[in-house]
Amino acid sequence: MGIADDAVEVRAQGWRTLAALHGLIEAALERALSAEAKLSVVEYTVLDALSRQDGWHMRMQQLARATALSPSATTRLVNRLEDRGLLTRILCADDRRGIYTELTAQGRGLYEKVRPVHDAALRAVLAEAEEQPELAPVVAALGAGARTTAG
Amino acid sequence: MGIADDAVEVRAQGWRTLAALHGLIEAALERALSAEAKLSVVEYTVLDALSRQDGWHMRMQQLARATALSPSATTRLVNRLEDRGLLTRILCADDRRGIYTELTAQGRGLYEKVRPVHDAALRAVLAEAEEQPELAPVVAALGAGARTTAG
DNA sequence: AGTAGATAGTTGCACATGCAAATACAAAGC
DNA sequence: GCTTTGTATTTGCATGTGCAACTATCTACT
Repeated sequence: MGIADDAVEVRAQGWRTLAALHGLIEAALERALSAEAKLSVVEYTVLDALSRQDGWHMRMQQLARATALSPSATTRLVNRLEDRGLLTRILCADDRRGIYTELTAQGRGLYEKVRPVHDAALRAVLAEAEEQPELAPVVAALGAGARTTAG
Repeated sequence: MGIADDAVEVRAQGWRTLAALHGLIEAALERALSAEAKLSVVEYTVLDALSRQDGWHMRMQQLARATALSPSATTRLVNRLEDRGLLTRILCADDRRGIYTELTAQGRGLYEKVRPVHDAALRAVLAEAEEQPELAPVVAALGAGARTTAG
């Protein structure tokens, strides 16, 4: 087996590792959020993204990018959250095709309540992942990435 | 904002980065595999896992772990591939609850045909990801992890 | 031997997702 | 002004997924 073949295998192994870590974290968050507030991970992602806009709106398309979802899935995701009274659609005046979404007071309240649970679960699952030799370097790189970005 | 809050935010940002990278890679592989052989990423994962056993069997449960799927989803995934003639179920003699799966000649052939396409797509998307400053350190860590594992 | 409890896999059902088509609106060209 | 082209969002439809319940088999205990 040559050097080129090695590189291919390294990439494949790296991708499997990434997928495993992603699945581990997502499953842990899913459990925590579902138990605490019947929220899925994407639903929490929406609340999180909207709350980070702090009083500002987000278009459906931005939401689709933030959640890595298709437009149709985004529509239905927003429908679900709107039906639960967690956010509202706001028609945009200057581009009447566009639709903004904004957290309601209830949505913000639920987010504030769930966030510590989410953060604790994330902390726990990352600690767990760091104990697995295969996953540890990737976990470490997540922090390094943030430092790079912030620094 | 205190040090603890910073750590929380670093972890959250790291998780978003990981999810973004995962989504990027999965979408790229999905496109490549679907175009080449109407295979989804999980379906390819099954062929890959089975081929790496090289002539040996895999239980449903092992397959479920390899694909990070539920038992029921694994059943239907195997059904799909069996219907396409890519693998066969083999009843296990010593534990008649257990079911082994094995690639057919056709399945192995398809895998051999698709693998280079998969590898090329993975190589390309990783190169693309490495150009994004936020993703680059994580991509680098994937290789580092493999190096660590391989010793 | 016989029963109780655990384990492997499958099925019914509800639901979230993506793709393609439809609708509504905006922007550009003539 | 009108048409053509492009963009934002929504809906119809098919499909993949998880959970819970079910069947079949194994294991342990008596």
